[in-house]
Amino acid sequence: MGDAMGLLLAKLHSTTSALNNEALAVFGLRERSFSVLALACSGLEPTQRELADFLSLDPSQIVSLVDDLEGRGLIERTQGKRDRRAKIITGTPAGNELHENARRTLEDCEKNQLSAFTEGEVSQLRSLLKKALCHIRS
Amino acid sequence: MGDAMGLLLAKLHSTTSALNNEALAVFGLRERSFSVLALACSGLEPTQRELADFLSLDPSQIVSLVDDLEGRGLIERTQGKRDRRAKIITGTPAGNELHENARRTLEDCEKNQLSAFTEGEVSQLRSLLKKALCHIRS
DNA sequence: TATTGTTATACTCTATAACTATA
DNA sequence: TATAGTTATAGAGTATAACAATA
Repeated sequence: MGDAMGLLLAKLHSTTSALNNEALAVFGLRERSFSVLALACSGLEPTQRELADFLSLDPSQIVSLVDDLEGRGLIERTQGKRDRRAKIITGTPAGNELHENARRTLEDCEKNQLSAFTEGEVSQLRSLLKKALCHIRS
Repeated sequence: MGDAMGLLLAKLHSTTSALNNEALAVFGLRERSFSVLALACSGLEPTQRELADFLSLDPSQIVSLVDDLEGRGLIERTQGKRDRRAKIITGTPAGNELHENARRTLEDCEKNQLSAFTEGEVSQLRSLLKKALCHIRS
């Protein structure tokens, strides 16, 4: 079973991703838009370029995600101070409130998904995934 | 970082999946079509429904995958003996040969991706992913 | 020249509903 | 009535290329 790892990853990702999206649906969010909202509300004041880098998405994909959240009054684009090309993304009060609720719901959802694991196993899994990511990108 | 696990999974899946697809491109295959070809050449004589179940895909998605491979003379649809609705998918000689080459290439590709890990870590990761999958589906 | 955000396009993936032929 | 395969469609994800404003 040489292909087991890739297939396992694909299945697990699609299953957990569907559950996460389902949990976030009541907020009108999906994994992607939640991640953008989370970073906008993090206090890091990221530019769109930084969002793209952090989420491993193309800058062009960020545009529609930001458009949607901005249109709903959850985040704001403000012009960068040092670089007027850059647009800094920050959460509005409404955005921060929605994010906080969504974050709690998502946390419960993931806790539920991992309920068969001990704390040790969860951190083991997390560190293995991180290690894999770090190495593969290089 | 409550959402770290979902984000990690998404990134790792998209990264490894891209590498696998790249490696399979010389054979005109992708992860999906490779999996179908692999099962067709496994001797299990699966029906399309069984392919869908095993790969966690909708039966309608199997159709175009099978269409493509069949059109290239790599697999065959044959009518089920006991159930004439069912179509059994088997690899042709050309399909078996391509599969064997693709399998070796993919194996190297995945071995390369996991080269930072000890054998123990690999089997640990694999068993954690399996355990997660088993539990979440229920 | 290079970079940020944007627009546009195309292809893959995912999800659903409805149809046909068999059971 | 239920199931296997099929068709069709739409939405989400992914990958590129090109452009305007700014650096």
